[in-house]
Amino acid sequence: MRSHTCGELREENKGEKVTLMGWVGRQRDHGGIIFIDLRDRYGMTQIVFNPSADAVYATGKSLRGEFVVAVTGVVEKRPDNMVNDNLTTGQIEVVAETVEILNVAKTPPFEIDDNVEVSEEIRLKYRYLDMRRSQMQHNLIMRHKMAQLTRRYFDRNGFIEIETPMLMRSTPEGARDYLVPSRVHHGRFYALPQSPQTYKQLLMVSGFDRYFQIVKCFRDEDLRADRQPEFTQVDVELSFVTQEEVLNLVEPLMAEYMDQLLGNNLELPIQRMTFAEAMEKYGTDKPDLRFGMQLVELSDLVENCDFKVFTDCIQNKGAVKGICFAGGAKYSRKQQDVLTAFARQGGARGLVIIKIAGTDWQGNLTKFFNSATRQNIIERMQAKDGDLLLIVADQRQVTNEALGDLRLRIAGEEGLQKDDCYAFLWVTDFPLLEYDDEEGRFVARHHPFTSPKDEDLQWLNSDPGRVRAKAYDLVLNGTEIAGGSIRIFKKDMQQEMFKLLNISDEEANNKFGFLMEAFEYGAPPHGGIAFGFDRMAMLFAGRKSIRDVIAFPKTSSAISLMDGAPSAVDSKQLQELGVKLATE
RNA sequence: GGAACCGUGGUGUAGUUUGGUUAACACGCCGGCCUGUCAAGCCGGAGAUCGCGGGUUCAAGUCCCGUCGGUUCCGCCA
Repeated sequence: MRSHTCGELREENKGEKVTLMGWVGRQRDHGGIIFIDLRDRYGMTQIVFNPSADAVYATGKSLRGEFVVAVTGVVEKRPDNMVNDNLTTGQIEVVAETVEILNVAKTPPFEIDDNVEVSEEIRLKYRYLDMRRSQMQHNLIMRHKMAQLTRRYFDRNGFIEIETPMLMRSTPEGARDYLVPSRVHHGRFYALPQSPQTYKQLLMVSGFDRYFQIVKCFRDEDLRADRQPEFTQVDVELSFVTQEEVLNLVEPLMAEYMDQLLGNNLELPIQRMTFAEAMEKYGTDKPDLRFGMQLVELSDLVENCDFKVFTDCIQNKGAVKGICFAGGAKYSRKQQDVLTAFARQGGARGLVIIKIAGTDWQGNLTKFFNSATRQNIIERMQAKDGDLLLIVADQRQVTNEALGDLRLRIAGEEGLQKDDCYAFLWVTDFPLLEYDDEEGRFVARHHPFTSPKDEDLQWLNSDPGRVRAKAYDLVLNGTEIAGGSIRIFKKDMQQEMFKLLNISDEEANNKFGFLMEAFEYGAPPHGGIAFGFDRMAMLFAGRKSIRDVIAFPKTSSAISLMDGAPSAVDSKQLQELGVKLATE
């Protein structure tokens, strides 16, 4: 049908007779000569209609935005001063000889143009039009390249891609499951996978010692800018590996993404940090390393000062720490109050703000600290004239998290998080368990199949909260983009873990019996990792929401504005499934 | 489950603080003029019961209550 796409003609094609097909973009009608931009996903080509060509000129004049047309004509080099350098085809234009209108189009609800702002609500309702815009085309093409690169990478490294079921058993731990009622077995339900975790472990038992899959996962939890109820993971599992080997497998893949998608060089190895260090220095388990402003320990320096808030805190085994906000003295009293309110909102009892003027502190807090203490603090925090010291005194975890949040907030306000900067980081040695106040028991921080660190096994029963896991996260610019662990592969250890999690033998057997039984038939040691594919695509495309890299995303209330999912269903359908709606 | 911000022609916004005559601007759309534009230019026109429901008032886009929808955040997300 077409001889070329709208993005491929160049000066060398001069004189060729071509047929292009695409959508009518902007039209520039000069009364005599008419130009139209013919668009497809490859680019844009200018079509020229000359008044001397009667028949085709009339058709050209009748064209409207988003009509689908086939244009046949001759490629001509544009006059020298008419070349458009913003267009890859800007050297040439096609002089129309015949035009066929393949389909007419209503005036679209918004212009198909990256420069026109459209609310996300309208974009999602007319997603098929939104995706005609070059920004979305670029995002989805990049996502495609990522997927292909990923497949090639794992294939080259001996991995087998194996599909696992979408209809599986509901599991007790973790996120809320999406449930699918069984028609054949009334009262029973499948769950959509939160991840193929158990399947990939079983594949290891089967001997597929290097497995990967680009796979949809489902979690029925509330949404965020970087969270959709259905999302894509690159799921990876290996047998006979150490944590070190998993990390080393992932790093060159990240370097390839950076190189092939962005043309950036990623220096390997990727920096590493333990969970404990991340919390102490950045107040979060996913530090954004695009900027500094580390948390600084001050407890030892203020132990004997006259400021009761600090000394009381230390006596209660809390921590006094601070961050240095370079140039922060420019903040008004009002802005400072907002920071204080923000810290309180994050759970801190308060926020101490000290202005540095010249080489000393300024303000009425100065009197509680002798000169030596003030200088020691300035020195340790590397504070300069015009800086602001933000100090929190509270329980250590509260102090860390409050300062970590403040650090991010200030970075946001000051524009320290550059979009074109890519700071990767491994965070390792996560706690195995976390105490859940609501449930009154320990829960797995990663998942219940994560192996404890060998040297911490001694505390498994006496001090479970102290046990670290063979678990690791990959962080990019403050966003977790991958997480994994070395797994438990022995039945008795897995049983012990369930016991720690307060899952009864009966429940464990009922829900995970198949896995534990499999472990009895020669399960190899194994471990793996899973990548948040949408999040990576979002970061590489420089977008703020994963909706921009998903073709048909849901809104923040988990609705599809285009097709109206979820919807009510016929009572006949419910009847077949043996499902009755509860009524209030 | 909670909080904040937002909802005004097809699109994006102004107007809401302080209620008052015909709801303004840009883009788009339609028509006219125009033979080298490329976000073409110039002239003209159509197009909005201000998300929905209720209330206060002589009078509501504007104030109050409720509701629906969008976005962001907290909780949640092994």
